[in-house]
Amino acid sequence: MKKIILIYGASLAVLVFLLKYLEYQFFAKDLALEFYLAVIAMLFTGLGIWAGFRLTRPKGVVIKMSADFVFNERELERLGISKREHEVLEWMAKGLSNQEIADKLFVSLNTVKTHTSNLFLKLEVSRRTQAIQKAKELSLIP
Amino acid sequence: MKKIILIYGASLAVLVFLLKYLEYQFFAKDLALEFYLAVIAMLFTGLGIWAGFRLTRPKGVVIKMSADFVFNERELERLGISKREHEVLEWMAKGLSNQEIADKLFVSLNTVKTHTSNLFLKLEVSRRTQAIQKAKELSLIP
DNA sequence: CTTGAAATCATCCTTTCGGGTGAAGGCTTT
DNA sequence: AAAGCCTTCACCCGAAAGGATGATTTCAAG
Repeated sequence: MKKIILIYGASLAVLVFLLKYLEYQFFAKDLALEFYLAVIAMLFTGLGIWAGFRLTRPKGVVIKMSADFVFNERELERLGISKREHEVLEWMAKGLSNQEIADKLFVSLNTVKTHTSNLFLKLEVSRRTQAIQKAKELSLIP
Repeated sequence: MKKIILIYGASLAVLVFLLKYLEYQFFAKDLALEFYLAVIAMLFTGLGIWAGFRLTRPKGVVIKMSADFVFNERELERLGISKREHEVLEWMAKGLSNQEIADKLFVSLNTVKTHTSNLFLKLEVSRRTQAIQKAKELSLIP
């Protein structure tokens, strides 16, 4: 923010200087008024465009609550992912550990590990973070 | 786009008309040159701001391929996440292991581990999958 | 009834993660 | 100069994850 103010201040200073110089030229060398005006107009138009550019840049806080998720059943079938595996995948994507998923689904840790292993094979990945990524790309999960 | 051009053209026409009127007043009523200049400057600054606004906010007609992700710098600052940590976060979200990230950034595995640990503290999570999730919610990463 | 897929659980072993702690060098601010 | 943050790296330890393999049960389809 400080930077912007500095740049703006500097620009203004330069502009004022230019204007004064042009004003001098105007009276000294009898330049056409139109030329003088054109230069001023262009300069301030440029300044305005720049200012508008800065002003319209939101710089943050855009929260999107898109709920437009269409479940891709074809991909599921194509990859041969079973219902249970898909369930595990969903919990995995929510950041749960294998143990926590096991507790959620009332099965043993080993079972979840088996499911995750199979998932990794079917999704052709080797880590859960990659699995989540790929699953989202394929619209297997929201 | 045609609309914008039309409006811009119309505005220019009006401005020119105004200028000519002012020019007449200038010579006829002996207004101060400074006043004349100030009016011109303000007008064109306003025009520029409007143009900049239009240019940066196409509002529709532009085909945007990339996802509408607006980087949330405020959250980053609020959470006190450094540039390097954010960088690690990005690679983490792409499914890379700590070792792979270390290779990408040309630092040691230990360094990456330090960054991830700090990230987990700052994001108030305990697993990388959760960190990725939270970072996405906060628009820290696409 | 047999076959096969799905779901369940297990064991063994290796790699990766996560947590804790410490520390050195660089850069900025006070 | 001193304080503070960032970045870098190190070591240790336990927990979690991943890979390989095998086994049992259930259930639907051939």
